[in-house]
Amino acid sequence: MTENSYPFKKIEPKWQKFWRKIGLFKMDPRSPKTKYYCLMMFPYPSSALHVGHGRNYIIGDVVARFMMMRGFNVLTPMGWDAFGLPAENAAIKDGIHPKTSSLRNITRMKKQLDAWGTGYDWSREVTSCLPDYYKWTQWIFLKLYEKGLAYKKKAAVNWCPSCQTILANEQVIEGRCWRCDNQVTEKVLEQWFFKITAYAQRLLDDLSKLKEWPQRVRTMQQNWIGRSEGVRIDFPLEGEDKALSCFTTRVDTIYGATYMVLAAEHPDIEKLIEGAPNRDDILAFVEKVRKQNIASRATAEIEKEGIFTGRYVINPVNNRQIPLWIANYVLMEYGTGAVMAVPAHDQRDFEFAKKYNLPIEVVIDNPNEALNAQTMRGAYVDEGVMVNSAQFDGLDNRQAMEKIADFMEKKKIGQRTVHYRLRDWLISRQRYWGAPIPIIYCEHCGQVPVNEKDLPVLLPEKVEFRPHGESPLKQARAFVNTTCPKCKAKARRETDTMDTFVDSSWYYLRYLSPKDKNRPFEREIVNKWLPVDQYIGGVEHAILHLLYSRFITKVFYDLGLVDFDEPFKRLFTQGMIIKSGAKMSKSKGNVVSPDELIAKYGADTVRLYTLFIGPPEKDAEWNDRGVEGAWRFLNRVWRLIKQPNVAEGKKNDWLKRKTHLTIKKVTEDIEREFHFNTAISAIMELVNEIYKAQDEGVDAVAREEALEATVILLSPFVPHMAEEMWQLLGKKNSIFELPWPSYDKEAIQAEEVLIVVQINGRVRAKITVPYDITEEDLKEQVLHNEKVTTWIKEKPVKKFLIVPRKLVSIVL
RNA sequence: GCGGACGUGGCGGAAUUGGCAGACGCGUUAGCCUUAGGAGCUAAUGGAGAAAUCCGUGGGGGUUCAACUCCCUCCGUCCGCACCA
Repeated sequence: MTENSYPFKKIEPKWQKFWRKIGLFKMDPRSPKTKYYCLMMFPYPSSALHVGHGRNYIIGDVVARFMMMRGFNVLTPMGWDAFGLPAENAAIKDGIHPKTSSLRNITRMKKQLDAWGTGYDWSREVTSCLPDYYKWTQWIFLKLYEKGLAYKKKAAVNWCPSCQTILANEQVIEGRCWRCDNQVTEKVLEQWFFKITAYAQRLLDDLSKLKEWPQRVRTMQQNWIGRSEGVRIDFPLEGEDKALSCFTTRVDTIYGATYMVLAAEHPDIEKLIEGAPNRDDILAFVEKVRKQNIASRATAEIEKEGIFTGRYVINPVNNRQIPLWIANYVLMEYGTGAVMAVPAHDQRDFEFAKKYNLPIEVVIDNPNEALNAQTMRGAYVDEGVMVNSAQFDGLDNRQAMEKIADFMEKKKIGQRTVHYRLRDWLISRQRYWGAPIPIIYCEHCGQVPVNEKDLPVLLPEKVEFRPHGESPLKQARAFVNTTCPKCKAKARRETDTMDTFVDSSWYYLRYLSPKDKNRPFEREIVNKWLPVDQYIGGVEHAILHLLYSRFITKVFYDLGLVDFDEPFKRLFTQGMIIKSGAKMSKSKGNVVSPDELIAKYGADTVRLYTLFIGPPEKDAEWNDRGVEGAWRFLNRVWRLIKQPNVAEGKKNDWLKRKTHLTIKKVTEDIEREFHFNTAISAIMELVNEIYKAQDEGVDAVAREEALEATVILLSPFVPHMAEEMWQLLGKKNSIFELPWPSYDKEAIQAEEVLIVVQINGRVRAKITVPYDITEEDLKEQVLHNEKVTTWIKEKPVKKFLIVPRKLVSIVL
């Protein structure tokens, strides 16, 4: 760094202060401009931000500044997803109260955000762990409770022994805890749920409205909801006036059902095996399978095992008696926990049938090669022709599926149904650092919701929060002991807290009236500002947070609280920043902190490099050398401003053209796909051209225009430097109050164009011709071109093709 | 197993509708400037070749005057879901 290099240390704080002073990011509710809500996923206040986080905020800041210049009334708020385990774990380890550490981290992170030059309307800051926020999280719980969408039930749940808490299905990844990566086990407990399954179909259908979401995220949500259409069939029990119902998506294979299987958790098992001679063996087997808990079932492909119950059921379409088994490969959570097994046409059933010598019967034949049940080595799961299926024989199995379903519905032995993979959202957490669930248990009245006027249910501050499998709040007597809101008798409070995803499912609404004491948000204001125009965050929230937010929004819509039923119109998921081949994390020790980088090169350099590193939706490897490149470029631009144009020279139409081409390219790159990397490279090209033009001598007007364009086009990326240079160019006011430039179409059209000449598909010559040359003249020129004639020689021209202003293709 | 994305120099990555492959940057090499350079400037930089030219976008095949781009097929990488009936 020499004395001539770009003095960011003086410049950056100056402009940060200036933006605060003029309230650049403070949204004016009375502005007549069109609204633009630019939202970034609010961060968890961990100890410090790294450059990976920065990518999110920098992208958002570029969008906000760009949209401002495009004439929108931009809202970019910021807040803190401040409840959650890490703060509590730190408290257990270091003895610092989660509130203290969270608020301290918030202060630190706010400084980091400022240092990056990212601007927010801080007057709208929300912090989810503060009572004026979680009061309304609790209020939302009450609304869902009123609507019957929040309920309590005993359930086998995912239990993380290390975090000592329950996890939602969404938080179990391959049988492991999403947070600490330990094996999850099963535990039966009374838990609170939100009935998200009631919205499964709408959450699925409305994905089609989200055209501006990444396809990947929509597919992930679709798979997660997991709708499947099929038929529910009742199989009467032999010797009893009862039936077992099962669900199948392959009703066309019903004639090939040679046995039925139950999940070990099936509630009817005890009754079914009453009096069976090997009852104890069966129970022992059931017990064994149950112990193969969620975790091991998910991680390891375990050997299929089963046991015969001694009972039989009747296949209702052909009255055939088939044996009833219990097996470890049937899941209670999906369908009815009972499956009609068709070994010939289902791989799992096939393997099981082979192992236990159960009959295999082909009912769909391969049209190309006849199947043989004795010799087949796997199930045939493709399309085919119906055989051994009574009146349905000969049909195409697709058609048969419909015909059989019709037949069963008519005969009342089965019914078309839809099943979802989505489970209800388990929101209870046996931890301290979360919003208390506003429920009171009274000896007389039972489960009673807290009155709205008594909210918030304050989280007590003095609590022993070392975990012991129960909510730490259970120890806080003053908290637990209360009176019943209905009968005033002695009562006790619910001691579980809510999943932090409840907090984050509605924060984007609170930004519109963060200080409102009377309601969570104001109807008219949120209707005006929502849906969010641009949401930016990590793809890791593709399912959890985004699905929950969509659900809560739909609930609000049904409650008449809002007029929109999707919260986020456009979603952008930025890629991770990788260092040494891995995601940055403190434990891996590969964290790149922005603090030293900003101190060494300034925020603009770090911003520029972060944006230039690659397409923002893709993961990118951080390279310290690349930062130097960004620094060099900024200095190159800086020198351009500081040094006068020495050799004032001739008119330069090329520079003017390049200027306008760059305006076009940068504008489209930002607007279209957020391709900041190519936008920046286009500006680099323009800067290179300015230098070249200066060397060759350029007129002051073209140079000035190019320079101004460079500064404006750079402004969303390197705002501090842009402001400073704008001032040096003798302009008043903030550059961000300026309208984004539009390009001059005429200037882009060149006087002369380069025409590529291909002969038999190879480039053989390049010639320059007037922009508006006629086709005849062009042909004339091409055929008389020296290079072209040497290639053509005496051969006849078979084809002569012209792509206007681009190329000529000749076939010999 | 199912679903999706992708495969381009030493590296990150460019390439509107098929139309000059490798923009821009990093790195490397040579030179200039400088007391010095981890600053700046100039030039070179996919491979082979003295050159004309030829070969090059994971492999093979196809469509086309023309293919990184479209079609078929194989291989590989990444991601999501996964005993879902």
